[in-house]
Amino acid sequence: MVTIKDVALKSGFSITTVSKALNDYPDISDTTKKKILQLCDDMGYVPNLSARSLVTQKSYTIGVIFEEVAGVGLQHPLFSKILESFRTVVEAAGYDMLFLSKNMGKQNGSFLQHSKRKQVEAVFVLCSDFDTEEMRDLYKSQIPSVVIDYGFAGVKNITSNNQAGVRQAVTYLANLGHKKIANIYGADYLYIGGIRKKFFETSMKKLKLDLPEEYMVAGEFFSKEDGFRAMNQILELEDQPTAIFCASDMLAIGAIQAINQAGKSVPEDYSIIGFDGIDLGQMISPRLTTIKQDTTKMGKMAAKQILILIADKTKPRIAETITVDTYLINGETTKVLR
Amino acid sequence: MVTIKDVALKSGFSITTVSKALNDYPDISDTTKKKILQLCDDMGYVPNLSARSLVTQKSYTIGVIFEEVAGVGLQHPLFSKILESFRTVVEAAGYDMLFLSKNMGKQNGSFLQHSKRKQVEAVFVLCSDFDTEEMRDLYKSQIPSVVIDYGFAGVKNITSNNQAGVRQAVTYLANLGHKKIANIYGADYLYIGGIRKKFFETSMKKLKLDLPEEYMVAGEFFSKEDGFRAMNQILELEDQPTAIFCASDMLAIGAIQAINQAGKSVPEDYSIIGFDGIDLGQMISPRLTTIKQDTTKMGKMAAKQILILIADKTKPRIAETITVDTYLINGETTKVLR
DNA sequence: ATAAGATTAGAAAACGATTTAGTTATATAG
DNA sequence: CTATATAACTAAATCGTTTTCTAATCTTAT
Repeated sequence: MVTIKDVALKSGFSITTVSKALNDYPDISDTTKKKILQLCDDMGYVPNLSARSLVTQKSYTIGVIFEEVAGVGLQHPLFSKILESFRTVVEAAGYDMLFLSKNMGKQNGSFLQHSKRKQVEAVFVLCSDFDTEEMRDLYKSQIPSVVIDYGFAGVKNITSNNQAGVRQAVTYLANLGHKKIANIYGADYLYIGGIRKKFFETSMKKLKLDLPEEYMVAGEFFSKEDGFRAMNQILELEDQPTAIFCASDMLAIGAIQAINQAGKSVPEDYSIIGFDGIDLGQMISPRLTTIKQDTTKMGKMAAKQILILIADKTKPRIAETITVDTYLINGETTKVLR
Repeated sequence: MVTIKDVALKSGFSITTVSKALNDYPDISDTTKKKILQLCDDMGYVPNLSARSLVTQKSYTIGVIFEEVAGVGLQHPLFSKILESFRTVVEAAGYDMLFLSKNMGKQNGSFLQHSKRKQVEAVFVLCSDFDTEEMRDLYKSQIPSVVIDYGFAGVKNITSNNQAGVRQAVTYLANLGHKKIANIYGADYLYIGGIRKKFFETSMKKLKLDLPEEYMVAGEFFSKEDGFRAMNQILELEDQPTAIFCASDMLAIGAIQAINQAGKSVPEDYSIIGFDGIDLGQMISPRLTTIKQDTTKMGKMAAKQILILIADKTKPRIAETITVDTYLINGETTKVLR
């Protein structure tokens, strides 16, 4: 490995001067600066970030926690989109993303320990179990963090405007003439599941639509299988709904499969509307009508916030929820009720 | 930040002793070891990896290059699965994954420079343009690397057994009675596109099936849109094939859409078989018949190889292609030709 | 001609760990 | 009772940078 010392020796200048040339200090003449930079290039010198980070306390690294209860990991259709968008912004600012794991070999430490050890400057959290003690330790720590979809105490978080989104969905169905609208909701003990469920109920109330208890069916993990199960439950009801709002696209896709399997069809027998706007929804037939989350914007906003937090280490951290607007994708799984 | 010095001071032992206690050196008595470890815990001491890495030359970090020409990035259905599987293995070994970007702020350096700067111990490459000069510089460098789907000079790479996979697909169609089989192939100037195309042709020859030139249609970027275009081209042929082998599932899905739009249907009018085995293929209806790549195994193998290369820094690097078997998913897009 | 101010360069002290080569003190062997 | 081995610990060098002072040289104004 070629170090700054090698460059210094060969150039005839001191280590200090070489370092200053590289970091664009004003007290180095242009000629020597040029000479040194050229030499660095020739010798293939690359500064050692570990050494630099040791003294500057800057690692140019942002930790990413990306874990799923269900073990979906990187394949999570929404999270991976948000992360991709996040990535482009932080990379442009010179940062890299480090995936933080829980198990650092034998020294099985927490995320916080791990973050400290690796000297990450901030942490971006994309996962479903963000309310564990370990996570809260991280939020409270010196290391700034930004979380997706977590509206609880003391964290800066980015989330879709779920209230407007859900209302949009319900209103859309109502405008098509639907009055009997059921809801397949996701785990209501999780933030996102809970609020979507709540907002569905309030939206129905606002529109003065009747909502029998049995129209609220749990879809647990937002998965296709859960949607399938939930829809089968609905299919057994005496008083059938004419439309179903699903708290995720996967739930909607599962529901549609259950409906097809029961010999009925979408949108003739049931209008279905999802939430998320994943690509898959537009590839199946009929194309899913859904409320799309603006993943690109969410990622960008998260990145912007993180970069601000990094820049202003002194500033007191304030909890804040930044919401991003959703929009409706007009698919083929809904139709006018006649 | 609490450092080893703080711990040493408080414990009454020297820095050396604390370090040795932490690193399980044999010349520290059990009692002091216990005392120190306890104190570290109490004080919330976390070793600084930058400092450690500076002297040990180990960063416990593996670089990941994950870039798409098409800008698909993290959402790539196959690559993200492979990476997820890769991740579980390297994390168990105490390694983290660092996403390497090209643009490190102003100092716009190459992947190699970036890897050196960040002290990564190895690089895992998952991308389509792996044959650039920049990449070749990386392969030649001191930093060990493992690549997915790149069978050219001097690199250790993991790839599906494309030969057997393609043969499996063609044989399957032939066994169903199909003789007129077309191929929608992906960019043949890319490794993976090239070999799948070649293997299709040899498989046809082996089965003594006639292969008119116009049955070979380019699908460029393996995308749905390309499949759609290619199939429309096929639909205009005088002499229609009865089955089509698509070099990717996305191509197959696009082809099916073109067929449907033309008022024909799958598998009644055409049998379609894909390649990849992405989840999407099993969610559409009819379920796609396809050759599945064993992404889990590919990720695991890649991780294993990388860990070996890291451990044996001295050993001369040898180029090697490790193939992973594919298997057929029996879907609903193929049927017996009568 | 000289004092003051600008430029330019370098010595040396950090940063937070690991590791080598001792240094004690104690136990064991001859 | 000496000689030697063993156990437990530590001082200091080192890793590759940045940064703070200090020093030397060169301008410029008086």
